[in-house]
Amino acid sequence: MTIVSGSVYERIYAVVRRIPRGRVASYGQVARLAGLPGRARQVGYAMHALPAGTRVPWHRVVNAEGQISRRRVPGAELTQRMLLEREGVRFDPGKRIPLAKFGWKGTIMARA
DNA sequence: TGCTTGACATAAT
DNA sequence: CATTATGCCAAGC
Repeated sequence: MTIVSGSVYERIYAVVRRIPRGRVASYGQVARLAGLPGRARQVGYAMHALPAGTRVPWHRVVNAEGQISRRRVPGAELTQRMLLEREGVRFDPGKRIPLAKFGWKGTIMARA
């Protein structure tokens, strides 16, 4: 039997939900915090599978360079950027986010 | 049932 | 810095 509980995506969503407002996390980091090291692609896939009106702050998830990943739907990147700016996240010239400042310090934490 | 695609990451060249 | 190659795994066809 499987060791995990629930689905893999649920874990990913749980981690994404923990991202504080005004902070961003990379796909790889989310995957790692979700206990799925190296499975960053699944994180992206999970985001894509998110239903409309979800409470998961998917917009706080960016790639390792702090840039918004290219999506299938053009213009959607701007939406994500708008949501982030609305939370106080600033973009550097080149559309990059200084992870040194806005990068979420996601600790795996031994569940306090 | 098996191959292809994909909101990625990291290393090598 | 750009491009290529490889690993990873779920969903779609």
